[in-house]
Amino acid sequence: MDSFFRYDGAMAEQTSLDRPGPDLAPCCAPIADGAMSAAEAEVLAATFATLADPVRLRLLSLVANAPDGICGCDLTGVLDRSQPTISHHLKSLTEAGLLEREKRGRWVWYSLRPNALTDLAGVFSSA
Amino acid sequence: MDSFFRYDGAMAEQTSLDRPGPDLAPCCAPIADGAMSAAEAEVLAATFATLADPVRLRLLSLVANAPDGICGCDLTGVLDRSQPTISHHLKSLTEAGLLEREKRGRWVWYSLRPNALTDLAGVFSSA
DNA sequence: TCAATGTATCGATGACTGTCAATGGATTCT
DNA sequence: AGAATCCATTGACAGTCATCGATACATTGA
Repeated sequence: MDSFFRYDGAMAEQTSLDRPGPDLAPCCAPIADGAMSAAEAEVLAATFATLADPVRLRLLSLVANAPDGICGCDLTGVLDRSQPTISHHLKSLTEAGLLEREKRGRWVWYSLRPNALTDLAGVFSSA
Repeated sequence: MDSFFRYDGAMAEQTSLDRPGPDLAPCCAPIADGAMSAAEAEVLAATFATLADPVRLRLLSLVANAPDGICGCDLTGVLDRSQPTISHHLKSLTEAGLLEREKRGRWVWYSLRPNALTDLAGVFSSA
């Protein structure tokens, strides 16, 4: 799962040999670069829904500011939310392709997915 | 309503003579540019919540691709939603500072707020 | 083996929101 | 004035989601 955020026409043509999942659907031409299709809008909206929560945004920010990643144990307890809630949000961020997850013994290490932020920035900059 | 995306401390001090709404609060340093405060996260999350709907995204896209703005009457009927629903979404986009609204006789003209997209892009690009 | 610790899942609940039909207000044209 | 058109508001409803306590799973260390 590496190519989060790539446009492939109208969900079309070239078979997805390089695209592991079905979740990497038509996405994401710049907003100001032609009218958006319904399918494109669905995918983008789902991504923004992930960002539309203050706790998730702060978690993303905390991970993004930890160059070598950060232990999940350092993320529970700092945002005034229960451990299940933090775990739930980290799962959302990971499934949205924003974070990467690595299990290390008893701990889980989170890091920013390499192109996550720049891909998102591209949605707002005209081609 | 011009200063969408401006940081004003902790939502504070200066009374809102120039700010019709409470929605233009502390915002928006790049995500990867230091840990995000709770107040900042609230504002950013509200903005992303506005973007987290497929119909609103397509409306935004339609307006963004109309350099001279577009009549509201040209936005109802193209997205398979009722007129009240479209009106409701356009209000959300406007109150979020993404669109500008101008009444022209019987019609309402919508246009992209000048720096809306670039301001959003800035959230994802490191300083 | 047993205790301790980090993490995930489950079930429930309160709050929010996208949607529509119905209606009302405002403007233009005849 | 009256009809027609564009737009906003209201009220209601169904679906979604953030949250928590309780609990289960996995790993490490004694």
